[in-house]
Amino acid sequence: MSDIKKVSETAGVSIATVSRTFSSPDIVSQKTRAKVQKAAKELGYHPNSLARNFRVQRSYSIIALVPDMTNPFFARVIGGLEKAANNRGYTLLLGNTGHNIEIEKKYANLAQTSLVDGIIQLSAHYPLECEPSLRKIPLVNICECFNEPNVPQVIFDNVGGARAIMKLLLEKQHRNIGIVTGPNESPLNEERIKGCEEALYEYGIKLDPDNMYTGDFTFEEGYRAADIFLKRETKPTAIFCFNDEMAIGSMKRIKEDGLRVPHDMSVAGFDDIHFAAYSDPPLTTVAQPAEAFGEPALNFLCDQIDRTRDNQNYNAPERKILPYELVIRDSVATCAKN
Amino acid sequence: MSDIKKVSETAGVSIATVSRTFSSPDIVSQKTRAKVQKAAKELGYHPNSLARNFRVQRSYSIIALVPDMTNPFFARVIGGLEKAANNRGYTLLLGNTGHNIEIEKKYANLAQTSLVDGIIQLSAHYPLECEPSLRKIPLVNICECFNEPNVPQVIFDNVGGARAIMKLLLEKQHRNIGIVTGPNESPLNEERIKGCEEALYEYGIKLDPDNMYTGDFTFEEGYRAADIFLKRETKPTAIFCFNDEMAIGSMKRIKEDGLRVPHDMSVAGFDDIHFAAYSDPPLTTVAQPAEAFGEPALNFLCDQIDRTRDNQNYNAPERKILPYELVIRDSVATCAKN
DNA sequence: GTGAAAGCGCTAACAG
DNA sequence: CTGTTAGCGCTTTCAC
Repeated sequence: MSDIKKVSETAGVSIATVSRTFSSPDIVSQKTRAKVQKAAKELGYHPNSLARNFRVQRSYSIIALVPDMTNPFFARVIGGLEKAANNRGYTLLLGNTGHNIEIEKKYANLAQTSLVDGIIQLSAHYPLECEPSLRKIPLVNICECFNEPNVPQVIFDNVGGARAIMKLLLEKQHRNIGIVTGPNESPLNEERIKGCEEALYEYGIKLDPDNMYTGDFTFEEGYRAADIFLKRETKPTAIFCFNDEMAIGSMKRIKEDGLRVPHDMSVAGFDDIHFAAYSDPPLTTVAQPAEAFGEPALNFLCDQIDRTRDNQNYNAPERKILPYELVIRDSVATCAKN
Repeated sequence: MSDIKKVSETAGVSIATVSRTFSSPDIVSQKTRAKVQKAAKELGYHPNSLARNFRVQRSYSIIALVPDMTNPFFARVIGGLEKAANNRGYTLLLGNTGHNIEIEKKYANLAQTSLVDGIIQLSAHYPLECEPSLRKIPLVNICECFNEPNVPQVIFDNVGGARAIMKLLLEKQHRNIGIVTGPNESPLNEERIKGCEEALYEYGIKLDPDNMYTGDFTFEEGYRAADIFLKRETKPTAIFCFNDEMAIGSMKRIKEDGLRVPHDMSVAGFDDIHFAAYSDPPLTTVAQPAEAFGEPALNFLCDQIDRTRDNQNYNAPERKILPYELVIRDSVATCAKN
């Protein structure tokens, strides 16, 4: 690997000029630029990013802390983040935390060693060791959010999405609806429950805790939830699961009893994973614009990075809410009981 | 951010000692180490990785070039890579190429600017600009492999896996088996076809090109393949798809004709994605140990990185073949025609 | 538009 | 076991 010095010598210019032709070509004269480029090509020179990043004290990398990359929804979010990052000249690092706080901390600390310029957290969990109020490290929270003043969020309209699909079920005459939620702790979960409540309220119904099952977003838990609902004396006529995997798990269990979806029991999901169109029957669900998290997340993050470098104060927290979209397929029908 | 100098001053030692207590604590006396750690803590000091990486001329990062992160199989592979990388002190960067050669090239070139120490390529495609024979950049090829002497591979036993599942179908009396392959170019595809041939050969049958459909590993193409097979005068009694998504797409189409899987038509897949257990019926398939690619891939890569740094020659290419596992579920039955 | 020179924070000889 | 010192490759003032 030849270095900047060798290039400057064979091009007959100073190293400063070589540096400029690579980092800000426009301030170098046409003629000089050509000379340098020729020399660089001959020598197979590529600027050393390690040196550059060190010199300017920034890595041009950011890290996404993702609880489970294997989850197809997160996979799509990551795709969107990566694209947005690249558009801004950043490289995206991936921190697969597996819901493990120690691992998450380890990744988050890359920021303290300057290895990354900022962090995008995809869980409802403040990832840094330092006090939130003393935070210097650019951080934005997306998807599942904790509530910390001062860290920007981009979230999905969980309330709206849940309300919409719940209303769909209600319009189809369902009155006894089983709800399979995610783990209790998460705000996301509370928001979706709130959406359910709002829809039921419009129909003069109160949310019945007996009709709720706390799942964990896996196929298995969807299966188990349906199992429990099916054993009731008065079974629900519809099940709304807070994600598609659980909905698919539920359908599997329902069909095992010889019941048909949606004729005997309707099922609705949440997320619109690719697979939702290929389940049997195809799943009615609400689509989250997974890829759309990237752009606003990077806007927020880059803002912070720039402000931190300029030693400016960080202002009011920001928040962007992404719209939902109802995806009607074949897993929901009018209630047979009526 | 305080730097090493400030820590050395408040601890009353030289900067070299501070550096040592962080990079090789064992060669610093207990007492000194304690002093330094105390000072570091007080000052909130964290070693600057940018400086360190620059100094030692390595990034401790590697990049995985993945064609489509949204693909659940690749997601699992990435998980395995990340873990293996972390175990060796490397950070894994992700390059989502979307099958786009320009993007792939862009990512691969991060190695030339020293931003990554090595590359793991997940496609059957040599990613670098320089001649394969002149390559200096550590590179290993996994999953789908091109054949380039000199770059180590870790691949899955595609021949064995395809042969095994094909034999299962044959044992179940199927003689007219539709095969839905992946795109023609890939060696992976050729290997699976070879496996099919070998199994058929044992039964004295020759592979019939008319019974093959060239898909692209999407749900949609599986659906389309089944559509074509179903319109034949003599329909196949079983369909073997080269991945699970296509198998699930096929089942959807088959069921649309009122046929039952597996009673009227058997379907087999490949990969064992998580979803395969939750399709209807649950899919019989061959499992690839997706996470298991990580360890051997990193062994090969780290070897190369170390050798490159020691200016040693690179020796014979290496290759590791991962074993398959047959996963019997409910989508394959004995042929009804016999 | 270009060059000279300082220095980013750290590591690794080398000497003691 | 610890300190001194050179220097990694680049960017960025400051002159000219």
